[in-house]
Amino acid sequence: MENIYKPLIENIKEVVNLSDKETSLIIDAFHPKVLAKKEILLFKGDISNHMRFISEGCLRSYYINEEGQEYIVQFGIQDWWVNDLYSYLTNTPAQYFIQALQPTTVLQIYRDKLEELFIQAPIMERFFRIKMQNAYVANQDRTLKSMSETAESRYRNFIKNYRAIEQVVPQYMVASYLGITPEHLSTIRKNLHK
Amino acid sequence: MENIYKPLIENIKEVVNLSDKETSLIIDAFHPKVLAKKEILLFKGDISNHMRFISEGCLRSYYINEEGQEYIVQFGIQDWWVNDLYSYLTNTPAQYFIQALQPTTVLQIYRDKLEELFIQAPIMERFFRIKMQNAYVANQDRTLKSMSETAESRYRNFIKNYRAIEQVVPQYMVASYLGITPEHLSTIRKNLHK
DNA sequence: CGTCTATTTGAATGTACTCAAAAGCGGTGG
DNA sequence: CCACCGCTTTTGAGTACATTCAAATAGACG
Repeated sequence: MENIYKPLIENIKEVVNLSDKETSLIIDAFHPKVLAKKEILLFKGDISNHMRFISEGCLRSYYINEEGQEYIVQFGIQDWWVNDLYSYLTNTPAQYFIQALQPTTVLQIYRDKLEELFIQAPIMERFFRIKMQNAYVANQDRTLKSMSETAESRYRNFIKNYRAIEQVVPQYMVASYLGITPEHLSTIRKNLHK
Repeated sequence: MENIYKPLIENIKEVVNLSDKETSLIIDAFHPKVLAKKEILLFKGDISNHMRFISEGCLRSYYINEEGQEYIVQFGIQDWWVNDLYSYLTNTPAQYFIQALQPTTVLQIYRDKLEELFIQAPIMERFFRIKMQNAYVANQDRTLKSMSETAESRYRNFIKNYRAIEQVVPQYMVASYLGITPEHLSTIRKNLHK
């Protein structure tokens, strides 16, 4: 197995069992794409035609509203799946950008190829269902907390749960992810240090 | 087909094709449960052992934090799937309550039975994957908007998208769903009427 | 070293909250 | 049929949390 596929296969095997046959089908179906820092993987308006797994590096997906303000939807580091799912699933123009924050390698599978894979290796249908469920739960939790907790509390949770991310992304992006201004995050940090 | 199953079968057929065989397998697997107004379907701390489809009526799922404050996670009316997914998926105690806001009929399938159904009718695996994906996207959108939009804008969207719900649930619950106080929602409404 | 970008600081403002009280509304019993 | 009770919604005053804007400081990188 090529080394670059190791995180992907391990990520899938955490959820479902894979035969050697299925493993090699998967490896054949996913293709690597290397991104430079700041390179944009998906533009708003393009149709997202791939499911994407981060083999190495760091990405963000973000949204720009009518007034030009950026909102970070999701960060992703090694072992995360990142996509504009709505675009992927409905074949419509993406709402979000996806950009590399570090030199990054993703493994991508084209939509039609994935549908094929679901037939050849039906266990993958199960894998993606479970992944979706977990993502959904995590996101619901985020919604709840974004409404019920103060910014300080959300920041505390962020550094507790995503230390690896906090260490590689600039602070103003963390602020954007938390839904607050960089200035406010700065004062929160000042208060925490006391 | 018993009439009560009609919304369920139609809901599934919107997403995947069903043979007569599969249809009858589904009907055999789901069981109705009738709830009185205010009756609680799932208690925090219990394990959610069923997937649930609302055949008729209205439910809410809500969360109570350490300080005793209630936060509404989701409303559901006819044709909606409602659950504490984390509990269901991981066999752990529920974080949320689920309660009937109206006399309600749900169709439930027990976890083991659903796993069986996935084997007998694999198309259902696909159905739930797609449902999860859509739910995920809707929820991500909600997170984004709860952070990027003012309460007034969120309320406007709520009445635009969920008029049917707004008309049957008390206003203070809408406030809870939007993450604001009932008093604040009241003043927002006053301003809108001008 | 200089330039560009990110972070911090502070003042003024705005959005939403808390608390308290009044008004509205629906159902029930006399 | 009306009066009362309990619950929901409205109103208002004072407060807290977070934002905007402006400017100063700190860091990264060529």
